[in-house]
Amino acid sequence: MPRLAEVFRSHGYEGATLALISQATGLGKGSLYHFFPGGKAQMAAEVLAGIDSWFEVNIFTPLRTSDDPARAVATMVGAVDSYFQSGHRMCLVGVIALGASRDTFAGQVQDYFRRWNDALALVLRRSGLSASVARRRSADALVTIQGALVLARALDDSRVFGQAMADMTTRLLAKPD
Amino acid sequence: MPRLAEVFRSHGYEGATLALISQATGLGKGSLYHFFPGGKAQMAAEVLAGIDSWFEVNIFTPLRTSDDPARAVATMVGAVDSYFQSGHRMCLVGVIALGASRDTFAGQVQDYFRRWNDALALVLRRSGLSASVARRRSADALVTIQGALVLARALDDSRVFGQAMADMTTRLLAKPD
DNA sequence: CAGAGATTGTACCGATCGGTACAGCGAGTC
DNA sequence: GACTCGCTGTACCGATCGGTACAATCTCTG
Repeated sequence: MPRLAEVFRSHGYEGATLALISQATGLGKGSLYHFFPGGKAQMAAEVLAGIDSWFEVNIFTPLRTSDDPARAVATMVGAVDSYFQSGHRMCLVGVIALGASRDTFAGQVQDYFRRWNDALALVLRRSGLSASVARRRSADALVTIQGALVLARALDDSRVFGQAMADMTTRLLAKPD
Repeated sequence: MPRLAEVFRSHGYEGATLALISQATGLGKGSLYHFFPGGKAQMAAEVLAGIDSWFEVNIFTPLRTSDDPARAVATMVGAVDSYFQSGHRMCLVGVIALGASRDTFAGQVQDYFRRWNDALALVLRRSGLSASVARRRSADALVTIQGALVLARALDDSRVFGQAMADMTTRLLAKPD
């Protein structure tokens, strides 16, 4: 499964051919279609679901249940930085959102970002921010993460990612303006 | 050419099949390969070059030659908003940066963002910012634009893009911290 | 050890991929 | 009207696409 995810991550949905998948996982087509009768679409859907549940456990839930906003944000940033390997690893959800396969997985993609956004806004509200400011800042954080991944990869410079994460943290924790 | 660009934009490099290109442009394969003997790669390269020169004329040069930073930033934001149709249109350069075809066009992609970054940092320095702050803010702006495009598309909500552009403008023009 | 069910490799399917070859077409030139 | 030459449609190429069929093989239970 992790191998499968990595293929989609680095080749996109249309670029991830069954030959590549077969090679990366070490499984023949027979096995692949035994476990995923729905073919490529099902593989991608399950990978997305796996990512979703990783984020649910490691990011969303900690945000929702935290009683210390500053600490919660710091934890999130740490988890994000390690998950995306400081900008070297792509966000599959973002990659799919940009591709032609977006429509097929629109629901899952939307759900993922929406839940992240809600969880982050919740913890920001708890820090004393108004609902509108909290939502604005949480959306800004997601924008920054996705943009930092794009730009770091485009410029082939992971310092861009690190700097963006630092700036984002400052902005998230700034006192209400 | 604009039709060609739109095919790559909405399907990505690998997703843009010759059949789609032929249909979108109304040209048969014969004509396509007459104008682009290098095939798909040449088409994409020329589309990228076209985008690059559009940004050079409409964004980069105005930034470099402006003597009023606030006005220059406002003009850039306006041009960006109209070019990306308030978040409904994708950034082909970003799309390619994320795809498997990244390596093929790495030079062009890198050049595009680097020149944008340099031009924006220049105008920020002119507004009185130190070199390091100017570069940090300009990179932040590019991150925000790319991220806003990703998130707006993922959430299918162009308000995300508008809000991000507004926040970004404020940040770019804020007094030195 | 026998039998059942899960798992696998391999051959194969029609469709489509990017790309080539080439015969024709029309608009100019002499 | 013959000739060229830039352009176009079409037929075709081998390779690969996602997917199927199925026999062979494992593995586990009794």
